[in-house]
Amino acid sequence: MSDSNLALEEEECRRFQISVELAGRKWSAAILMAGARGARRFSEYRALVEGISDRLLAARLKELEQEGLIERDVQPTTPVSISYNLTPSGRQLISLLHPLVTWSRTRQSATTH
Amino acid sequence: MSDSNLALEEEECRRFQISVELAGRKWSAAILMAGARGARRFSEYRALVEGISDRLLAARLKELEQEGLIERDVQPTTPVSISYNLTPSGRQLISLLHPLVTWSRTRQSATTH
DNA sequence: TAAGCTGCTAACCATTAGTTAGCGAAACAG
DNA sequence: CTGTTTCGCTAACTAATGGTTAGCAGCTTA
Repeated sequence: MSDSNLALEEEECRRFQISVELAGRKWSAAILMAGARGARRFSEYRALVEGISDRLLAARLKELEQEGLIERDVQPTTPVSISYNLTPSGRQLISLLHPLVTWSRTRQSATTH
Repeated sequence: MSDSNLALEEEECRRFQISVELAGRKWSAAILMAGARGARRFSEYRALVEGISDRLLAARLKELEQEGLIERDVQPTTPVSISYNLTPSGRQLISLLHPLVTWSRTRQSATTH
């Protein structure tokens, strides 16, 4: 088995798989991008992530919060306003995924649909 | 809206989202990793990607082939042997995702489950 | 008064994932 | 010659996830 620079051990493969599948769950990447683009409030995310429904947005925000990629702050104003912010870990994740932007551009010309 | 270095335009956001969700589909990353680790035959992938079923492996290989990340070669031996190889594009994708290995390590200490 | 925004949740159907079984043809073991 | 195994799949079915629509309480705005 060759390709030594791309090969990982079992344990690392598992963690790698888990991470990619976390980021790649439907809407997750788009939500994190929205956070990076400045979204804070629920409705700002809904506006930036086009096509997502309230239900899925609420579900993903909760999930990303549990994973420590987003944090939920409740401001005790009247009425309360809730803001969702990227954590350093979440911010780092999208910056690591950023190279895929270029990759996706090169791919368009190569694909047949 | 700040975070200029992480922000993208609409169009690029869409492509970014599509790419991450492609790579992040269940088993996709693990299959590409298996290819990078040297798997060629169907059964080699099945052995390296632990937990996957025949059905899903067949489905993902077909899908990744359509996306131009893997190519399927039929050797006219008796019986025919089929080999699945990463394309340059597929190889580039996993190498771009590689930084997530380190990221996933730092995350373990920060998460609460 | 009516209408709308905010951040959700409930109820429901559609799509995707996961499990188990089996298939034809060839190789291999007895 | 007769099992049994391997290879690369597919069919049939259940479980999990995703998507759609509606609505809610508490406020603001017209």
